[in-house]
Amino acid sequence: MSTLGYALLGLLAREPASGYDLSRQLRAPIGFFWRARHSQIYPELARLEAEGLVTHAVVEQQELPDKKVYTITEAGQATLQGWVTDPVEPAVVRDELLLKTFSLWLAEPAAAAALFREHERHHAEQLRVYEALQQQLEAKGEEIRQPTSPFFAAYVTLQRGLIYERQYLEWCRWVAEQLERTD
Amino acid sequence: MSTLGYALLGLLAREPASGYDLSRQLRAPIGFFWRARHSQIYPELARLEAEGLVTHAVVEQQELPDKKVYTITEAGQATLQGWVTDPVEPAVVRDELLLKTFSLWLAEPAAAAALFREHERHHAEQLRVYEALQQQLEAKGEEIRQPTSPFFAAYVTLQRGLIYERQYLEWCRWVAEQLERTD
DNA sequence: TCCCTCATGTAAAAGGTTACATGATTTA
DNA sequence: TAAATCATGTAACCTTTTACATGAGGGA
Repeated sequence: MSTLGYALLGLLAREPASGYDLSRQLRAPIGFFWRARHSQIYPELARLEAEGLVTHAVVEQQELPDKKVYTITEAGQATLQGWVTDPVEPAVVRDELLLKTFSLWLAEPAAAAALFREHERHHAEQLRVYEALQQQLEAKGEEIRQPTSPFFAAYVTLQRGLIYERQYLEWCRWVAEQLERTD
Repeated sequence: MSTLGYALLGLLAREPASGYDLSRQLRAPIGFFWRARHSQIYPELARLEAEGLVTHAVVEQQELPDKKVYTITEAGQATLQGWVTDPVEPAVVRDELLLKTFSLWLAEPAAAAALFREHERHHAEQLRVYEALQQQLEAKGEEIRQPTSPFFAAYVTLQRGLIYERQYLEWCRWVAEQLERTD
């Protein structure tokens, strides 16, 4: 099973969805930690179904195209559960901005500062999105503290996103300030 | 030009190196933000040479195999310089632990806590490596504050690594604590 | 004796992105 | 009229990983 397969099972364990729904979720906000295009999702759903981990039902809609709504099976739930606590290697970071940063000494400081200000803005935007999500989740009350609640899992994951964006933003600002100091 | 090509140019702009040297550097500590295996590096070096961005000289060694030492050309330096301040999309995070975290509600809390304690240990280790590197860099003195010094670029990049590891470590500890609280 | 380091490559497979393909409805 | 959303697929291409291939020298 591919990691993408588990990503899809993880979404379907929360609620049934079409390939289209899943592709939107794998853009944002779940896209924060795993992304996939529809061209990858549709064949993967077919594979999951062939293995008996999901099933689908065609739902006819008026004035909109028909859709295939996928549901996780018991076998799918069991497979997902087994995977969750299985050891994983820490994620490999693959960050082109950091690669550029490493060669920053070759650049014109003013042009480089602009690059970091741009990224600072991006992370500020992303942070606002996550903060809005946090407010929504906190309205759920005590559920976000219950380890067996899907809201707990979402809340804990979101905290990582918040920390990541805040720290990345601050780092960008700090680098830009260093480059703008023309003393 | 591929991103890997720029990664190699970025290393060769600092000092000439063989494919083998580059492959070690792209494991650690540069591997923090970009990784590559030797099977990817050797063909890429050939491509860079075909484009005139690097050249190589065969260095014979006693009691060790011969090696090809690559040097960046003026054209290579110019290409790299142009790329550094060129806009980039923020990195896409692809973190399997976060994917598991999102499905944490299906897991047994004790088993899940063990997973996070494991990652906490890993990030603590990584942090120690970066802190040692920081000490080495800080010994360079004022150079790490000069935007045109390669040590400045290394220092700034390292700061991001330090922040990343510290925050990831703290988040893992926080998640583990939540899961261990059996009230 | 077996594994690790040094050293350079190629080939096959898997994972991921971009482009091709179609078509209705709604919004600007 | 043009673009966006909904909806599902395939094909070509690029990137990355894993495996194959070879061989000397040093250390456990």
